Amino acid sequence: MQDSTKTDGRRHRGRPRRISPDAALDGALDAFWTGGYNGTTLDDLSAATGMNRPSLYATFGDKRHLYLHALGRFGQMMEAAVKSALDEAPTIREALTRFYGGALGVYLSGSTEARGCFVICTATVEAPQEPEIRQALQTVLALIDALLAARFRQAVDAGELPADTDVDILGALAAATLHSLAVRARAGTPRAALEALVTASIDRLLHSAH
Amino acid sequence: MQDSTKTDGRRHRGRPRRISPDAALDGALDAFWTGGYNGTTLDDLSAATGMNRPSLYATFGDKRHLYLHALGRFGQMMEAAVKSALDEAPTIREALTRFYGGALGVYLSGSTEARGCFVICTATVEAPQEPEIRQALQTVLALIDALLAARFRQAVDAGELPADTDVDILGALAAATLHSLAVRARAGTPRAALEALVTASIDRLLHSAH
DNA sequence: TGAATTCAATGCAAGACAGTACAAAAACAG
DNA sequence: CTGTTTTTGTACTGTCTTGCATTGAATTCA
Repeated sequence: MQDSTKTDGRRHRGRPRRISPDAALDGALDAFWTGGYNGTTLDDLSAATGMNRPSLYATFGDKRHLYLHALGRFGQMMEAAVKSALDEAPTIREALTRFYGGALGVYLSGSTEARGCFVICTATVEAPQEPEIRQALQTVLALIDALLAARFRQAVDAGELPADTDVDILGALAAATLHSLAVRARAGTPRAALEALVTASIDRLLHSAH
Repeated sequence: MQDSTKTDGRRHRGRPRRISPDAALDGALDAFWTGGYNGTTLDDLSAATGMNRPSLYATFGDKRHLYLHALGRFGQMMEAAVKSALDEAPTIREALTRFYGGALGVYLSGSTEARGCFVICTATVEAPQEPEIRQALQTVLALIDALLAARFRQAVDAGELPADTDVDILGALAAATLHSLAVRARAGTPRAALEALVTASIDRLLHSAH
């Protein structure tokens, strides 16, 4: 990270930035989200961020690095949202309900009506030819699995699930439904159908619950 | 379709094609599969198909139409493979095992080591901005759901599953695992982990089976 | 006020890309 | 052998895209 990404209150010397790097990154994330990596031009990014191209280069590096920054930012936001959804719920069922509900809120809103998941729907294309992007994708997938597995572990400890439950595989299964929601949302599947899938998925995951 | 795509034995008038449109389409599908729509140039396509650009235009139209043709071809091949996997198995468990096994065979082989699913991993990116591609994606997803639901219906009729089983939602759940496999394979997840997910998914789907 | 520092904005150069024009080649028909 | 038809192959054009150079603007420090 550079000095230029500092957000503390310290005064800087020269001309002040017109927009903060964080705000610009949000805009770039949004643009990449709808257009994908190759489908988003630097002009698009310049318009979405409010920065002109030289400022983008000075702040984030080239287009590839800007996309990687966006991936990182998405990962952070996703982790925070998932943690709060999972941890603040009293029961495992409620936790999963909030988890999927939050995901649908993200997948079905935004500049375009149906956007799906940023990382699942845009990083997958570049994965074969861009090792760094593939690695970031793998990291995000593993993070979701791990967060879900940890919550299932918590439910086992609380006596909500049988003691011999394989929480890792249960986490992967719960994530599978999320992946499907991500793809289907972007394909334009209506909300009601997605919610039906969520309900059924939770029932299947917890069929052995008390 | 044009006359030029005919594959019957009738003699044509002018200079014969160096390679058949079908073979060219296979090559284009492979190229798009690894590079995505925007990441694959006409030079790539020309190399992958063996046709030079003017022949590609004369045969398939512009790049977008060539991609749509590739989507259609993938859909046909997928439908045939899924039908044979599901229909030729005596039990629903065996049917699902062959279904996922066939999918993994496709997802983990090819010019690149881990390619995932063509339609899930490349059509999703273009979906928001290309209605025709989004529609094709939706069609393929619905087809998978329907084929699985039909096989579950068959299992219900055979007494393998309870009579009150919601075969549509069960089909959607089974498809969700497939979508996850498609994404994870492209992210580089090793085969063993994917097979574990398959096994667990089948067990969950059939937990109420006899 | 003046020097130093940092950012903004216009614009440019090199290359990639999609799509096409045109002529040569390879078959058939008479 | 000559003309017709269809495809091939080369080369071209205009446009888009990336990345950067350069100049001007806004702010802080002395």
